[in-house]
Amino acid sequence: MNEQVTKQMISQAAVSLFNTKGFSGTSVREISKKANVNVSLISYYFNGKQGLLEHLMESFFEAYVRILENAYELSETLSARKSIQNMMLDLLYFQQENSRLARFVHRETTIDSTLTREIMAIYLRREKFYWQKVFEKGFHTGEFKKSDLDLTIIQLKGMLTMPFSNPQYVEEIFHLSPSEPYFIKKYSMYVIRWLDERFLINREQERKVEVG
Amino acid sequence: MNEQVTKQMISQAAVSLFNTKGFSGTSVREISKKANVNVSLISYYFNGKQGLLEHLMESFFEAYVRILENAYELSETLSARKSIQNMMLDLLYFQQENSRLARFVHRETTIDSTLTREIMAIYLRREKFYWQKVFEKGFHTGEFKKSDLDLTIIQLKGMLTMPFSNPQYVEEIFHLSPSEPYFIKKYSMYVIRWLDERFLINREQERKVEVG
Amino acid sequence: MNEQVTKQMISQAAVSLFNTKGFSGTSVREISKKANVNVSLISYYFNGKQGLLEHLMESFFEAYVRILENAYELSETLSARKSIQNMMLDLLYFQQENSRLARFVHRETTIDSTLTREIMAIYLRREKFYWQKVFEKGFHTGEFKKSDLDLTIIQLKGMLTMPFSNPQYVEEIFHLSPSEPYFIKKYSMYVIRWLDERFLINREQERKVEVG
Amino acid sequence: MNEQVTKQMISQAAVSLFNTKGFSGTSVREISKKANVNVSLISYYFNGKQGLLEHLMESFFEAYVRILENAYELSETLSARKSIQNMMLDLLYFQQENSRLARFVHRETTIDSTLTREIMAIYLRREKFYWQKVFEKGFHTGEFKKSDLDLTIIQLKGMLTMPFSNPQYVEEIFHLSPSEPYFIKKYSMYVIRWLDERFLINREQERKVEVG
DNA sequence: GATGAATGAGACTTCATTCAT
DNA sequence: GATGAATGAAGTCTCATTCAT
Repeated sequence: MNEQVTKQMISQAAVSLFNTKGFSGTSVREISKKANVNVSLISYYFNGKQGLLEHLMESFFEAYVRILENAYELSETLSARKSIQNMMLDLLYFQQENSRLARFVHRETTIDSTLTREIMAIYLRREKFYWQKVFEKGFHTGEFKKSDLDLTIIQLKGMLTMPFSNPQYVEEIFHLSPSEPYFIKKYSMYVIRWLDERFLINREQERKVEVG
Repeated sequence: MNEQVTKQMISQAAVSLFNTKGFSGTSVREISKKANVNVSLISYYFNGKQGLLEHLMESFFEAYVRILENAYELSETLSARKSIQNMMLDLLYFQQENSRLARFVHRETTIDSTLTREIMAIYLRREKFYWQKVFEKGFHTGEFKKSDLDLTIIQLKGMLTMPFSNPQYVEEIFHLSPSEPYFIKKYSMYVIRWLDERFLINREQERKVEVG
Repeated sequence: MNEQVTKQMISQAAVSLFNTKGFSGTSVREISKKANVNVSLISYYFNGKQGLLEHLMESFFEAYVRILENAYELSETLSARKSIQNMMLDLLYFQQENSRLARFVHRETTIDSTLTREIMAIYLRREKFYWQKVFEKGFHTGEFKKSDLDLTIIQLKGMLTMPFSNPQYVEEIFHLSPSEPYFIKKYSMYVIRWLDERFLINREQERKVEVG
Repeated sequence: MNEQVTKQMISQAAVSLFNTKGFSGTSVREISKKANVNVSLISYYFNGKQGLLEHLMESFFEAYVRILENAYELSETLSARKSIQNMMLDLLYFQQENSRLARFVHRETTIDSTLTREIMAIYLRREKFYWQKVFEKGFHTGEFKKSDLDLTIIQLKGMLTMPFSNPQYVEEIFHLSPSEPYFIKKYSMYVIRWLDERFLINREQERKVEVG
């Protein structure tokens, strides 16, 4: 079997099981069984179970931050509002497509381990950087009214995370599963409205522009 | 040693370790060592490690829901806005006082296990019930403008959870640890402002009343 | 609670559980629970679990041998045939009345332990002694024809033991449970017939005597 | 080391220890030590201690019933008497060769567990089937006189089991160990004589035929 | 490159017994 | 006499990893 294919199958099986049973609650044997692959290959390819964990988390955050990066690079010709909407939408779609990985990663980030601290230091700082940049651009151009940015970012981050870390909760209350395509349509509209209420200086005007 | 004291010490040690290393990542031996107690007593008092987990989670949610319940019962003579503020504040303080347990419980709720599903079915439905009641009272009296309630509850829940499930993240961005006393003062003001923007019909008037 | 009553209840519970799950397979906690008695009392009254075992086995064999003894003492005025019948019947009834203890004891005797060897040395030699005595009386008086006595005793012992050590097997084949009253009636007739075929010199004559 | 060899060594050590100390009274550590094998391999190969028990019991009864089966298949050209003798002799030799396993299995069959009930349902019914068939053939051909078959089977079963379940007892009384080669020669002659007394219509005639 | 038997550590739990009350 | 909390040893099993093939 191809090396890349084997690694892929291990990753997929691992994500699925970590999502359901947690990292420590999953054994490499289970993973290898689900991946239809010899147990030893996990040590061989990923340098042990811990290595597999690191690989998965880094993959996730690498892609996560790249999405922000890409959206940010395209933001020069756009309004701050539109940029933020793009970043947010891209992240929602990305997490929906990788929902099991996302759930697992968000849970793991919650643990106070060395790995988590490294992840925080590397990726979450960069995440904050991009959000801050686009918001500040909005402030600078007069598009946004000044406001408490830090707390807003926290709130925004919560909104981007919650549906994927607690899909059961959202489903229970909202009667719509975060993994269904329609979910993001409705959810993102809500988030955008919240952002508009929170930041737009001339809300009426902006709405017209948007509709027009 | 007193039985209650022993159980208390086991619980405390467990919370501390589960918080740091996760449930499966913690061994009963570590717990017993930290609690300065014989290993067997964990099985003896809590019916095994799993029993200890269930005990902790149920304790947390029992108290969590009771707080909502109490605040709700006192809400008859209050405005909807004031009721919501009380519920929110009480929950923030409760979680701050039990921050390690809160973090652990929020993480565990993220796993798709039988226990989690039972918790969701029992406690989170009741939580939603109380939020809904007070918001609906606000709608009914004309205090609040009608709005998408489900998504608001999700957003509110996210705001009440995030600082305690991801304290590192919040600290990194906000430069204020959720466990510090001052945190809740500042954080709750932000949440209240958001709720007011979101729901109050006559914001100016209400502010005056509050100040007066 | 009376001391004798307590010991009785512990013994009964122990017999019941040992019968079902074996000695090593039963914990003192189970016994104490079933006997509705504090765990410590088992150590207190019987000097530990092992002491309880010894007590039960010795009780059984003490009574078992006493039955043979009593029947033997009454045998002076009886024919050898009648004596053997009495001994056999008394043992069958005794084991039926103490069927759970009997089953357990027969199983335990099968293990090659110090206790078992002691039991063998003390009680089973005495058992053999009584059988031998009455059979030899039959030989001596000319009532019985000479035959291979040792193997007969083994066969007889097997017949006296089998229904109580393997009640399920007997029930499966014979469609009559060894614990039902009717069982011994039918079973003893079979054993007597076998013994008569095996030993009686003038079978017809003896039968008449019996009936008359 | 070869897988088959490893399993063999575990089985042998287990049989030896179970025989001496009983199933529950033996720890897997002891087994692994005696087998000179890592403890984990017991779970690895036999799916735990319970699995090892089931494997041993099934192996025994599988072979036990196959012996009856084989002898039964060869019985078409033989007299019923000769067939029964063959079956009996084969079983005696089989148990002598596997005396420790036999003792342990007979003891375990005495416990009222799920496993025992399954064994009874599967194997002991088949055993009875074969005995019944050959006896009924004897009745049908007029070779045997009619008699109470069920109780005879119980008695026969007792005779085939007793020397191996209670070797100490037999040795004590008979002064000949069931494991010595000479034992079966003498014991089987006794059993055959008993069967002949019990069933043969024309004993003298048959004896001549046999000798001739 | 791939296998799977084997390892040894460590997991959780249960056990019989003790001892202060 | 009776209790039950506490103990420490020992039980079985699972784990991630290694290594000879």
